[in-house]
Amino acid sequence: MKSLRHSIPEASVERLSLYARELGRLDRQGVAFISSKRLGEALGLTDAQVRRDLSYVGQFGKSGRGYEVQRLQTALSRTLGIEGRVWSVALAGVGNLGSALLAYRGFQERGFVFRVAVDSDPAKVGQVVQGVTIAPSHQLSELARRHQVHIGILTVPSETAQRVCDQLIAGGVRAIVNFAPAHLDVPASVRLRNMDLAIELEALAFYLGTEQPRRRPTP
Amino acid sequence: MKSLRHSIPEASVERLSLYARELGRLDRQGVAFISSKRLGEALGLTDAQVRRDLSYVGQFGKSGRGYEVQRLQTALSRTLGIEGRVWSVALAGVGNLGSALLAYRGFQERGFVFRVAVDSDPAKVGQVVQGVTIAPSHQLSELARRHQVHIGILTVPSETAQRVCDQLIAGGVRAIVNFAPAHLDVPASVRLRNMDLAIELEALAFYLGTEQPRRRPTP
DNA sequence: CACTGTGAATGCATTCACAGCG
DNA sequence: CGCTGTGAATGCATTCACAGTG
Repeated sequence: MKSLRHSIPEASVERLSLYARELGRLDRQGVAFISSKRLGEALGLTDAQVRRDLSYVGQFGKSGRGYEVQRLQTALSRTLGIEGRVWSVALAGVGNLGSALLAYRGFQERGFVFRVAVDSDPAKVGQVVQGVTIAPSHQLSELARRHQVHIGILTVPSETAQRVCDQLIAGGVRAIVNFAPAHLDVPASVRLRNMDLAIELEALAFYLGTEQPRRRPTP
Repeated sequence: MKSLRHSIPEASVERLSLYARELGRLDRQGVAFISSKRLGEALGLTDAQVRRDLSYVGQFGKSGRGYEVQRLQTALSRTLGIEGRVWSVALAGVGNLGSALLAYRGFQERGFVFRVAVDSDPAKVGQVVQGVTIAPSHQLSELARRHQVHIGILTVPSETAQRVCDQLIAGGVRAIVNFAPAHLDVPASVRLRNMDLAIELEALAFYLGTEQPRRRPTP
């Protein structure tokens, strides 16, 4: 199990999460068995890829019938670490984006609970947003440690992102999602994921190519 | 140039955007030349990777000195299609997340301008957010066509995501960013990128492993 | 029969390592 | 020198294709 955990390719890990979600839907619809082909069709993947990914988790398929939905879902949740367990999350930066994340119900449903929120704006400190009291930024590492925060989410300006990130790490946080458009330096023991919409847009712009360009109005 | 465009590996395209941003910073700091080694250090990449990526754009380095910051930045912006040009963006779903994206200044700075916003809530229709008037959802494809929207951003609930996506495509949009936790079916001519925070969190949970788990309180 | 699970083959992306250049 | 640009080598991820199974 432990050795298995680290042998799953990174790309597959992300898809395991997709499978788990889709299996939840199927289960709610009363579907008991699903083939790799149909599961793949629902998610835009090939049947071969589905089988390969699922093979990392174990052997849950039945020849000629497919995968038992509930059983596979349980196995995936366990592998992903979201089964019967709560992950504590800290949010740094309660601006527009941070507030939107706090308000999103989907996370709690999957076992991710905001326990800490901080902001550098004194006017925001003390406010209660979605049941979480906003604390001042300088308390971040202490609060992270006290609440045993597992995951930190950064929605702060680029200029302060590295500093805030360091505080999370000082508070024992070993997994971070960064929304700031900046590169963060973290030790190898810390897992970092960047969500950068500007980069997504620019990648799309690249593929759109040079068609139908309109001049930017000169200021 | 055209043939070059489609021969750049997808993974490199995303990094080109990183390079462009970092070069902007360096330029503002008055740096005139930068080596692949130092550029890589600033972004958490190896020098070899930086050189390989930049080689897809052209030969802009000078032996023994590195890359001329301004010249390289211009070349990258041109390649990415963000030079002297505006890309029209439509937002579908003006909830918490959608509002946060509308309010974010970073996009406009890089040439992405929201020209259309729609929401299915009649109470929101007519409101002006960040200078954009919210229109009713059923007008999406018509508005997308009229404003020649290039990129659509979906911040709607999963259940309606496919329908709204289809309307964007019907309106001529060929690039879409999807924030809904759902798989979207699009024709091969449409470029789709998914931003799914729940999946990021679950991937992190996987890597955090089984240490320090706390039981979810039974309801 | 309809399916899985997986070796083997392929296709990408990254890294190595070095010739070549100012 | 110090650095780029790039063939060649390596390392991952995906896809093929089929033996094996209930």
